[in-house]
Amino acid sequence: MSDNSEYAEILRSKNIRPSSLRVAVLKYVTENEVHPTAETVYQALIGSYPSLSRTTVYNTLHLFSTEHILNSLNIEDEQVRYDAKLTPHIHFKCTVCMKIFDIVSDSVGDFYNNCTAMLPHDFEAGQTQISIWGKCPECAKKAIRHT
Amino acid sequence: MSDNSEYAEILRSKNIRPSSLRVAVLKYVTENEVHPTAETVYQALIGSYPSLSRTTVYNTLHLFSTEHILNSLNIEDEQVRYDAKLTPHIHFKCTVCMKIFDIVSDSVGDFYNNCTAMLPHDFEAGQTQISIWGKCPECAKKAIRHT
DNA sequence: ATCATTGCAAACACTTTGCATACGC
DNA sequence: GCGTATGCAAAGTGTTTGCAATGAT
Repeated sequence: MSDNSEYAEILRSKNIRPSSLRVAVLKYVTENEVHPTAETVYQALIGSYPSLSRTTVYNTLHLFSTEHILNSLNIEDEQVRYDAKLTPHIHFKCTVCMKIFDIVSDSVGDFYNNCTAMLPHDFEAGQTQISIWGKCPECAKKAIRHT
Repeated sequence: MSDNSEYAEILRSKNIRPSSLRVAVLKYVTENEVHPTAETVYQALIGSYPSLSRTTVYNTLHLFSTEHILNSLNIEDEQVRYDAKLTPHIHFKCTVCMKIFDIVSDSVGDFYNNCTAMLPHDFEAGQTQISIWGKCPECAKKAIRHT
């Protein structure tokens, strides 16, 4: 997934013209698994695209998420985060350092299925999000040191 | 849970003075399982408290959630919703009518445990939220009628 | 009288909108 | 040249903050 033409192809398949900027946005979100916010994307690309505006970043991310190229994450109160990983996984947000971690394991796929299976019949499940808040290993260690 | 004194007691146990307004806010969120937003609470109470301000509603809900009397929900992009049910359950948001449903089943508790068990060791789990988006039975039915 | 609670207005942060400009085919 | 992509400035929305007014004990 390091060749830009693959990103262009993804966009073309959704009838989105693969402008250089759009490819750059998709590439950044895909290759930097930091679940970036619009602002993070803006800061990352302003160097290469000096005329870049936040508006365009917002609009582009919005476009990608309505076209299911990216997922938007509701793990924060404030800002929306974007995630390029479309396969089932869990998000862990450290309440100390605020970093977001992907939790992936063999059983996560099954787990998601069990999850939607708990819905009463007649509910039509679409997307599922599992979020856990807590302390990441590093911040948990620090907490022990202090006390 | 229909007696206001029970709500007052909950507040007292957290060293929060149970003013009439605070009891009213807690009562409303608890007894109306609509997962209300701050605005919904404001609209519901402005009749009985004509001088009520949104500020106070925001501050009160914020106070309750930091004291773990209420949970705040990140199921929307825009507004924060509040939930008085503190036992494990899943939230289902209908993407058509936008209503939020509580999904409760005997297995949900176990499910939450399994969920945190998927975390690598050294991660300290706090709160977990499971959210499913899709169509509620009523809206799913309507969709079929149209097609 | 003192301290906590409430209210008002303004500030704030993030995001969206309207419209003008610039770019690609 | 035409149509889409981008950018700018302004508006919009939900929420928070500073401080004054009110209320309870």
